[in-house]
Amino acid sequence: MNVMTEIDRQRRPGPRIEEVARLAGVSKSTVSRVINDERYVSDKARDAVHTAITHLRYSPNQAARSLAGSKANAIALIVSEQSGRVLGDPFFAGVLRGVHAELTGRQIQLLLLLSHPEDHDDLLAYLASGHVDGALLVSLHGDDPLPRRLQEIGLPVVVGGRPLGSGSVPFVDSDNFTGGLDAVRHLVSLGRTRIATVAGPRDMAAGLDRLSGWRRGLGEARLPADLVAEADFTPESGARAMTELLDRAPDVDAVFVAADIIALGVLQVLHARGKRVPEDVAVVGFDDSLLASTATPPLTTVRQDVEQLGRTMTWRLLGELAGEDGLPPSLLLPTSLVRRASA
Amino acid sequence: MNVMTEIDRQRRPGPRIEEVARLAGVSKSTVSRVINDERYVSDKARDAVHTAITHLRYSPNQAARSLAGSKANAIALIVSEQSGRVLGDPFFAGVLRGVHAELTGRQIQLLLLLSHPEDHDDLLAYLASGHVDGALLVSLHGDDPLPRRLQEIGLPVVVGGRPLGSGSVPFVDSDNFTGGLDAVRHLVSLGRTRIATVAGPRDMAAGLDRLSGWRRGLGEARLPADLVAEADFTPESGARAMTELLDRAPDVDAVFVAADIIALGVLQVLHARGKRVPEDVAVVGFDDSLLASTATPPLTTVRQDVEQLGRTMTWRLLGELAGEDGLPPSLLLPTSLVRRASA
DNA sequence: TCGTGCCATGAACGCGCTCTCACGGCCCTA
DNA sequence: TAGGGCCGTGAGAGCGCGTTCATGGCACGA
Repeated sequence: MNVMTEIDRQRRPGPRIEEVARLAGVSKSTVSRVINDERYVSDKARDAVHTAITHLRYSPNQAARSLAGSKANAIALIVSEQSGRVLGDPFFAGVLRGVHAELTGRQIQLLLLLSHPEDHDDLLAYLASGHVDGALLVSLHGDDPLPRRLQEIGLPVVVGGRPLGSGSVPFVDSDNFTGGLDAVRHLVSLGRTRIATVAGPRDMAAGLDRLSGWRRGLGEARLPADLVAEADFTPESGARAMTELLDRAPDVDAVFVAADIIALGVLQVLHARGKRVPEDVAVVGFDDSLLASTATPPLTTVRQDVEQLGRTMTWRLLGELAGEDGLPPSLLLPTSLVRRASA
Repeated sequence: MNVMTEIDRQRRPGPRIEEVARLAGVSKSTVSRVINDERYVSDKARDAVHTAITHLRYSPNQAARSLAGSKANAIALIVSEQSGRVLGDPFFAGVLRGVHAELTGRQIQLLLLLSHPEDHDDLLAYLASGHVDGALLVSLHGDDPLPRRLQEIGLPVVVGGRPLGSGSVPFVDSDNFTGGLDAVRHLVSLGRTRIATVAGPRDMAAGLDRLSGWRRGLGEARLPADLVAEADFTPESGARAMTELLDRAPDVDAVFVAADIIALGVLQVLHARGKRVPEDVAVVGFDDSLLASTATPPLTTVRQDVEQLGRTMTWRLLGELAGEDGLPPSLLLPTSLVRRASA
């Protein structure tokens, strides 16, 4: 009957593990062992398999590996954000680069998931059914329950940027406190005495920690820590904040700004008000993004290595997946002051 | 014998299609039909399955679907670049956002693949074995053979940005020619007569097409098209190019710059040389990135909608995957002039 | 009344791999 | 020489689905 069975539904091209085995003169099992770099394979067999693989340009089918091995061979990078704005953020780009760098060479896919908070349930259902082996989370706001809920479904998680919530989720962050502290110390060393800050949003640890560093620095120098204005990560809000500071304290002679992009607005207002930078008002930013070096004047800023942040997050997650122990629950990465013209 | 078989190796949690079927009182087949939205399912069965799915928080295993259905339910976004620099690029970020936006709601994963040209063989082997159903390519340089080779292995491809090579790969691009033309027309309407350009690299169509637009604009106005300098996408190279232009033609009164980020360097040099913008030299950029609005002075620029570019690429690819016909081989997206202070 | 379609459904096979299990060869010790 | 362990290997089950194929119910016309 089944005369026409030959034309079965289209299958993906490329060799199968079976053919590699045949060419190498071993069994599928041995090929699988070689691929997964397991013990108990003779050098001879290993070489034969490798040769066959390169010869046939064989690449194992991930879907089948995942299904049989009951692991996904993939991790998720989850961006928890209302708008898709984060994607344009150099911070995110750096993290992404770092994650990717750490992943190359291993056979692990990166799934990029954007999650609007109202879709968290869908996201959890998706992640709960084993599509990824672990998750990286960035750009958390306030006390987002997502990391905790991911932990509850048993998925290893590493958060980028200290989360504000209670609980104890492993995270990797830049040392924002010390960064802020160093910025102020630098301004103090310049002889400045009326040192203000434009702080970041209060619902993110980065903002709070940099603010704390600023406070600490002023405390060290026995200077008043009264000049605080707040901004989100836009030049416009930075302009508003600086305007407010100038109105409150016309004698301000330095500002520590929680992000380069905010500092852009600060510089605009300073320029408009006839204040020279750094002669009248010294400005220190944070991030050392591209914006810092191209601003007028080029911005002295606290450099954080976001690519390293991405790498470290990934390293920490993969370590946990590999069952390593002795992993640090959380990590703080050093920052450094980059001196340019503005302070 | 197999007394202890109960403790089988750890499986991912969550219900299986089997349990959904049982709860809904139907067979696995029917559940599968409902999930894949096929015909020949009674309303009653369909409702029962949907109820069971939400009740159990069922989410089908992608690996199993891919394996059984012999399609990956995933597409790749391939970034072909030496360094990982592209990731920080707002252009890339915008495309990524667009791709993602177009993908949400469908059950299609996005795999992000960075490919260094020397790894193209690995990449091809990987893609050839059915890990994705199609590929999106961005940031091609020169006559990269990658898109052709992908087509040869039968993988549907859409390129972002017109590729330079011969052959006919479907692509989506901004209308760079018209963008450049409009920029020059604007400068001409301002009464400028010595209109230079800082062109982009010659190994990318975006650079060439914008340059052609500039040439055309000058031809229309019967002005000489002799002032061309070249730069890559950095402020530094822009500064070098502008310096060269000023040396060659001190009377230059306008510059069309092929990218905002290049224009940053141009502005710096102009400022350093004591040229007022726009009074002495009018400047028009390209992209309308964040840099444009925060530059001093804010940059008049040609806006291209990169998010739309990403969306369109994805739409085109998914259309091909769905077997639709009448799809346009390639598409050009309109640009628009954004007037700010610099011209 | 009996066919003839079409619709709705379920049983069972197989996607390509990993993993368990069994087995045979080897070296060491008794 | 016999026994025991370790190394290297292959056979085969099964991961969770999609997909065919067979079957049975129903409305319709003859």
